[in-house]
Amino acid sequence: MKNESEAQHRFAPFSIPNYNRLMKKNTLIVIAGPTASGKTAFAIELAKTLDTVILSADSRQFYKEMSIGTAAPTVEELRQAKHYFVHHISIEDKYDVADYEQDVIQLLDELFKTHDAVIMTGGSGLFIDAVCNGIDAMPDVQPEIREKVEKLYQDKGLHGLQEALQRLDPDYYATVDQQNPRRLQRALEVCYQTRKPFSSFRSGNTAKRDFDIKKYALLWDRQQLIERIDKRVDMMIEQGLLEEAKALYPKRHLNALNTVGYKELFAYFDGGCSLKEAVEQIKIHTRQYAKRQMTWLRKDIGYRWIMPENFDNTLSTLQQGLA
RNA sequence: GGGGGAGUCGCAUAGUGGCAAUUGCAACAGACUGUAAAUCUGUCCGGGAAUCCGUUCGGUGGUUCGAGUCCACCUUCCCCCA
Repeated sequence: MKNESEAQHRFAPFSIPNYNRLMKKNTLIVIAGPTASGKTAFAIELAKTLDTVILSADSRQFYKEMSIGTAAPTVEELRQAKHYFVHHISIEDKYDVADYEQDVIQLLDELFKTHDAVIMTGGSGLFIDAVCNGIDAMPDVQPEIREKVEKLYQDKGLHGLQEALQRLDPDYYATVDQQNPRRLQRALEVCYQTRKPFSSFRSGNTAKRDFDIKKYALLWDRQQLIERIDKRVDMMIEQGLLEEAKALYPKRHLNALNTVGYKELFAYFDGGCSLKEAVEQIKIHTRQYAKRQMTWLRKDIGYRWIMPENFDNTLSTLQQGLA
């Protein structure tokens, strides 16, 4: 036993100055990274040796109707480790970050009773953030209110939204991205729903969680990542993405289907472009998505960045319960 | 061989005498507390934080105070007739 710990001390790559035994109790290990970085496989390997489970933080793998196009874990992968939040809802369901945060925290409470560590992996920055730092509680917005705000946007455009928000919540208006209709709309929805300014619900506080969080980001050199993305898109087509998209086509107006890999094929079905062009668009849009993910990761200094050549030893370090 | 059309900042596109030059895409950087694989912003000929400076619109000459825009020749490409 003594020897083993000495060996770990000597060989664990990050352990020299800050050696600590990590998996003492209640640690959430976050494995992030841009799309196609290899998160799924990494997380599964880790889950197997740690004998724990995986919580997906991928806002599109939630939907049971979307498998191929979201690169959701395969049946085989799902067999290798217990996954949560993969295909657990339908594209017809209403589900947002707040729902997710609540579900995850509740589940973690249970899981930590029997597991020292739980893995979370996925590429949705906001969702990971909500779990790690919390998100302010806000009342639900009724569908009629959302429609009302949407109508305001349709009728009066961005200006209409800007004017309304400036009137109802000048504080927030001063800090929002005033060019972004989505931001304006959301704030207005809450204002109309609650008759209070949106900003009155924003505490800016970071939630205190009763578990440790260790964050890792799997990163690739740009060119390599592009090649991986291109290859994976081709593979999705081979695996039948066309059929999957075709089946979903009638529901294409659902928000869940405003998603890379589907919307481009819908355009093709509509005769807007050739299949070849659609596939090329999917590749391009996926790269752009990966880029946005990188922006998210870069601004969070809590991440430990792992390059491909270090995937293996990081994995084994984690597998040994060190960090 | 004859006739017609066209070469603009990575690609595509606007511009017909005052333009460093339109728009779209791509690219790069960024924002983002409930639509987030969504949505939005900035940059995008070179130099500069910037007023600005320097070099541009296939090539070479020319006309003009001034040319991407007009003229001549050259060159490349496309279409039609042979």
